[in-house]
Amino acid sequence: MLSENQTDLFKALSDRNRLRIVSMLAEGEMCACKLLENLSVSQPTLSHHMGVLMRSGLVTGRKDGQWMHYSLDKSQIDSLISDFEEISDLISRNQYTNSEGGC
Amino acid sequence: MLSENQTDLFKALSDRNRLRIVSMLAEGEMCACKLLENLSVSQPTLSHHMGVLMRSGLVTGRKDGQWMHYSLDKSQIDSLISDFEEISDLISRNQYTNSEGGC
DNA sequence: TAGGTACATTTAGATATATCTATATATCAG
DNA sequence: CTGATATATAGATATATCTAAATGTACCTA
Repeated sequence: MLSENQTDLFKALSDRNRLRIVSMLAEGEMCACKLLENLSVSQPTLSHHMGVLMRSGLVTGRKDGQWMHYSLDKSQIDSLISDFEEISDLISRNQYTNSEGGC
Repeated sequence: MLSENQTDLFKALSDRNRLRIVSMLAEGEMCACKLLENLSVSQPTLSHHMGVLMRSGLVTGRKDGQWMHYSLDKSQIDSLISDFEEISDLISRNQYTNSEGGC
């Protein structure tokens, strides 16, 4: 089930540029310079966004010399899927327990 | 795949109180007054949050006399699950296509 | 060591968001 | 119609967020 300490994860996903970054990283590990090429933001802005994504746990970074390589953490994605599946199942089970006629 | 116009959906989920609301609504339809009982916010604040959740498409509202009944839209949840599953599959497929040794 | 490249951090400004109080609207009960 | 209740809207304020310019840091090459 979703818990309140997952807000950072959703905050990380609630930005246009970060969603594009996640989509790019889904294709495989990518260095900051490549990401920067495909976004219309400055380098410090990208660095800020990568910080948000890493602190959320969704993305991990690997330093290789002067380059930073980023990739998605699959376990985080899978954990999200489980949480939403649980909610979906709950909805199915409770969809007729509405509160007709008063409160 | 995740697209940029889903930021509103994740924004809706990136608040502590709204996550609690979603968890409550997973148990079934619930009126604003019940939600209010289980949150430590004022009534106008709840109304604001429900507006955010409804505009995101995650929650639908049904007016019944003077009461508003809210429920989760299962199709939105299931759509989210599909999107994340697609990403998870992409990660599995691309997990060894890292960019070792330079950029 | 010196200069260049890749990335992070700091700082500041603009915009967005969460929250409250006060008020408005709608519905119900009598 | 009147008063009470449930919810929404408006306005104000404090906090958070996005962004870029300037600067700092680490690493590479010569």
